[in-house]
Amino acid sequence: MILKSQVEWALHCCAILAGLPEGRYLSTKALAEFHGLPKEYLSKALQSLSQAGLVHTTLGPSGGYRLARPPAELTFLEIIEAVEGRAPTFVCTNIRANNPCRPQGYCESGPCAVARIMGEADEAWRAKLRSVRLSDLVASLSQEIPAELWRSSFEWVLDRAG
Amino acid sequence: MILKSQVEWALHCCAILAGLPEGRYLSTKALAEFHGLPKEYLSKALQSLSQAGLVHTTLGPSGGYRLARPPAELTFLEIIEAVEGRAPTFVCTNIRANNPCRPQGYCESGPCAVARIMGEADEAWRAKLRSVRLSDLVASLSQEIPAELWRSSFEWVLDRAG
DNA sequence: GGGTTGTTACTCGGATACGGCCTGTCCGAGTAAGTTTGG
DNA sequence: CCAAACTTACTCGGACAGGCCGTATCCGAGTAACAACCC
Repeated sequence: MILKSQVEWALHCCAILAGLPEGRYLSTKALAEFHGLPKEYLSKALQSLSQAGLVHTTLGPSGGYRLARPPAELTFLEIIEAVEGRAPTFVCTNIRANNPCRPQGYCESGPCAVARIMGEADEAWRAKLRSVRLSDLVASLSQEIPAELWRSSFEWVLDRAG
Repeated sequence: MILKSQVEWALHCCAILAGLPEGRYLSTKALAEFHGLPKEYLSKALQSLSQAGLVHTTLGPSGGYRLARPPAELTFLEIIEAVEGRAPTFVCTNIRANNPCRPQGYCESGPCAVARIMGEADEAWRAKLRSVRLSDLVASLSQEIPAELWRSSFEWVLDRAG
């Protein structure tokens, strides 16, 4: 059980987009080159974000992406679920129904104990991700990255925006 | 990101094994037929449990599996990790290293903020699973399953043990 | 009758096959900004 | 000088290929309990 690499890409791209000046857009090409990623494939991840309504997009030159909401109103979970999907990590195939001793027509209601516990663990994971906002990530990043590198990186990427 | 079906199978099988009388073993065949699962493939899940040291096995007739420890000393996490592997759900490919503005030879130490947050979420999931013991599952199951079905199921499966 | 041999039933591990999903690439359609052209 | 047409650069969506992994099956090797056999 492993998250697809697009999740990592989407999170890093959102961190960049969070620092974008109002009204400007960042192209897939700029984001791909900055992170050293295949442009065409990264585009798929950004499309997922767009489809989920987390980013806005504009066509034409100087087009690209920008966040649809301020970073403080975007959670990790939203970004991850946009790319990875909202399916629970554990799917119960209800194998208890195959019990040969089960009385005819007997139908247990609700999820079994196994599914319930796995669901709680899944929810613990999601709750943690829901509690972290994109603005928290930006705050962490700007703490652990030298101010000089932070500034020059933004210049570099803004240079490639229209 | 979805857990393999073997995880569900292993958990249900462990629940059955937890009620096994001392000194007896349960064969793959009995467990497979009881749950309506392909015997050969279920065997792979049980082999994983065996390799992780969670169950003991005996060859020959009346052979099979039994728990290596009492159910109160077996956690959900151990069972799941035995089948699913211990790899973290999020792998950081360290794409920050591709930043074109990164000074030559500059090497950031430790995981980046994204990896750290994802790691914390992963740990929240594991902590929940670590807190649930196999004996807790058995207690839940015996509450939600009619006593009669519980008893007859055990008779059925013990009938198929040597 | 006791020890030896053979049979049976099981686990274990490897080999193999198939399908689906993740990864990655390519290309055409549509759109918006800037440039050129024509009146 | 202004408006229309053209070019450019980007997003979007679909199509497609390759590879890995989960699912599933089959089979041979090894082992332990039991049955049969022989001295």
